[in-house]
Amino acid sequence: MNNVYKLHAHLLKTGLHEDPSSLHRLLLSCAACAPDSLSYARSLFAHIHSPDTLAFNTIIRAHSHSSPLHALSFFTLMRRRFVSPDHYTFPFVLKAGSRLRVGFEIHSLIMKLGFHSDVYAMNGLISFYGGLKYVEFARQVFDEMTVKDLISWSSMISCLNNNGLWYEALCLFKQMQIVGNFKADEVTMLSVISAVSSLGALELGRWIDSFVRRSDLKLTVPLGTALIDMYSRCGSVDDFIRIFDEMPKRNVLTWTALINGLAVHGRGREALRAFDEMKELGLQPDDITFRAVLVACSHGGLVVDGWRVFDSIKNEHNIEPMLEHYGCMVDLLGRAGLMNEAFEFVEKMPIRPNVVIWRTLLGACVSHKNVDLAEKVRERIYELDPSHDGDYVLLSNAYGGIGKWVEKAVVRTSMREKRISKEPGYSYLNVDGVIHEFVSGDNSLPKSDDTKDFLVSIIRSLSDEGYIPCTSNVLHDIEDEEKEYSVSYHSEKLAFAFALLNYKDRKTIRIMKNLRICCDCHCFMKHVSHKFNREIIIRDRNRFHHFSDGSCSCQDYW
DNA sequence: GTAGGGTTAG
Repeated sequence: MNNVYKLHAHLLKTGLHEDPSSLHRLLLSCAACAPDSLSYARSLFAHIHSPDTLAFNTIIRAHSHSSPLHALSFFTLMRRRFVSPDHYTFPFVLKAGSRLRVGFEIHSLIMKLGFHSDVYAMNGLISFYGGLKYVEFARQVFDEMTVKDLISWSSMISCLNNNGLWYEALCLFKQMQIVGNFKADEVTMLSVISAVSSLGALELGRWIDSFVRRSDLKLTVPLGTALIDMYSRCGSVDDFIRIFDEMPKRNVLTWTALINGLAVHGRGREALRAFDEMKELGLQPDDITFRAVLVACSHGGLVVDGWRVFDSIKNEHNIEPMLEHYGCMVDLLGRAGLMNEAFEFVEKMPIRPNVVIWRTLLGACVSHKNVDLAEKVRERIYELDPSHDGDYVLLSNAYGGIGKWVEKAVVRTSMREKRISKEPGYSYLNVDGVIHEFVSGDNSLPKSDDTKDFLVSIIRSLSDEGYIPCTSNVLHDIEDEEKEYSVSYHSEKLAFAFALLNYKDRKTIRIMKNLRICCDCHCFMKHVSHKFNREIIIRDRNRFHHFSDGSCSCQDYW
């Protein structure tokens, strides 16, 4: 900013202070500086006698990000002064617009002024609609464009990806290469990689990885970091470590992706080592790094290390711990069975605990069968969010865990009365590029009877080897035999049976599921991994479980 | 002589 002031003073001295191009350059420098330099930019702009399109574009662009209302009023001024917008103007204005109505106005203006076949203006519309989650409108603009460039495709792919339409984003990416014959660049790939990460589809991930390798793209810091995260979410530890090693340059985000990956795969010690190594290199951890390290501690049961890291956030790094960090600590203490310590921690927190914190504690109460505390915690949750399905399920599991079937039934009934339904559990399995979906007790699948029969025979054969179905998580108060029946068909078990029937010689079975794996399925997977000599990798809502030879990477601590 | 559209990775 100092240079801007100096230059301005110089211009005033030399009489060039009304020269449009000098002023314009000053404006540009202002825009590149911190947002608080914007008022200076506005006063500079006021010096320009008759600002042209370029000057308006620059001042609008400067404001579009951090001061959108100013940007829009400059656009209004531009129209009032009959300065004609060019194709750069629209994307800037659209970036500032955050309401659909504004977008519509600009959309019709673009049409009226004859910019309907201008890629710049139309691409701006795609990202505008995409940003407001109006995917249909974005798609319509995209489809109606007669000429598209790489940025049109890229904007549309990112729009689909950002709105949860991951599969559609990947389809469009494929289409881009066939129809459009465009070469994806780094920005495009970041969206594509993000879509694969969300889908957790390893085979697709490997294909994208080799695609990046085959193209002329360099393994830049953002690209490599995105790939690390992708492999970690797709369940391949070896692959994300490989990418990390291959990267010529790394930053805090890269290290955080690595630490987080190790954490969710149950490699807490390695995550801590990576954290130390990162600090030795002089990189400053930030809030997200700390969250990853704390997750590593809580999944690994590293209570002492967790406390040390938590205290260091403030003491060593001068960062005020955030709600999320407190949440990690509650999880850490709760999982470790230090229930009273966890409860005290929540009560003494300097930030008001939210429902997520209490819910974490409730989860710990259930795993440690502490029903008294669970009821107390449930009260707190009830005040904040009375209609969350998961809380009812947790509490009912808490009762089930200690055989209080009457209380369990009461919870179940109140759930029914309030018309709260439990989110159904489902699992995904990829067989030869086709993604199969399984729902608990599912009948819809082709050959589903075969799968079920096979599953029943597996369960029978396991019971000879000491596997006892654990039914405390069954929601209904039903007879024992029925209970067993109900957990028998949990979606991940169906997926496993289906995989055994349909995978020829594959040793590794990868399953994704939406909820947390239950006790019984966890126990089941340990047994079958040994019996059938398979590696089973399950991604649940929170983390990964790698089952092999009768044990799990989480060491039954999850 | 020159600015300027997508997305910002964990």
